[in-house]
Amino acid sequence: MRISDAELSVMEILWSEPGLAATDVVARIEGKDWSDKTVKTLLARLVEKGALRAEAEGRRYRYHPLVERSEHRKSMVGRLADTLFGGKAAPLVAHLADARDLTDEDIEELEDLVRRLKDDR
Amino acid sequence: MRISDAELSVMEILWSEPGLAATDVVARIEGKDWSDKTVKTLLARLVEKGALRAEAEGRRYRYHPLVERSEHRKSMVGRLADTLFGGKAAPLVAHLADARDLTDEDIEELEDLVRRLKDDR
DNA sequence: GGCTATTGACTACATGCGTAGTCTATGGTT
DNA sequence: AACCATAGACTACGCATGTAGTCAATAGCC
Repeated sequence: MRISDAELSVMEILWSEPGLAATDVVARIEGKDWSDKTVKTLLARLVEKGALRAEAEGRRYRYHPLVERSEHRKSMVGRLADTLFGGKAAPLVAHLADARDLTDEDIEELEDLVRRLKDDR
Repeated sequence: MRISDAELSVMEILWSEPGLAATDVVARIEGKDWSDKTVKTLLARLVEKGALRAEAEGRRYRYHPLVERSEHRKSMVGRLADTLFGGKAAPLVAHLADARDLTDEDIEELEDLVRRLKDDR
């Protein structure tokens, strides 16, 4: 299952506020100049794909994510690692460092993370 | 400019051996059960997109990458960081750790990398 | 009770992508 | 010289995606 870029904007909204109706989702879209029809189409497609569940309430639906944000992120990152870096983590991170200048804070977080990874074994 | 999954397979071959002709690229494709036509189409599209340069040689072409592998990787990683993690590195890496069980070696490389990032400032 | 606004259902349509087929010219072989 | 294999050019076609329009039912207001 595959969530497209446009669909992702919708998912993000529902991940942070599950159970919204279509109109509410439309109202919360930012940055995109989308017609409500567009958002409805995206919702419909996401339901079709099994990424959302549409809970009927009167003459409308409330939408709930069926895939977790974290799962989705994980699978995206994993896919990228596989297609571009033969599944190896370090080169990916190296390119990341190159792509987005890391702040001191980022680096500290990375340090912590690596420490935890080590301890965790 | 956007390199698709199928196109990437072709790019990888030309990144490792720039200057190949179509037939050679076809010969080097692994894992995909593609007709030579398919590969030719991909080559043509990549030239159109400006990802490859086609150098005429007699009645055929030799293909050379115009985008660097490293640049491409960087932009892909950057895009992922942006779309999924608000540009933040650490959560991306955390999900990576979760998605692909890191080997001891991976973790060591990460350690080195972080050390270098720190020193580098 | 009738009209209107709203909701979902269905349809649309261009572009990109994965995958390939046909057509044409031409270089090499006999 | 005739022929065949091959290279590239152009065409095809179904599915996903981004983006939206039309239609029909219905809930609520006057």
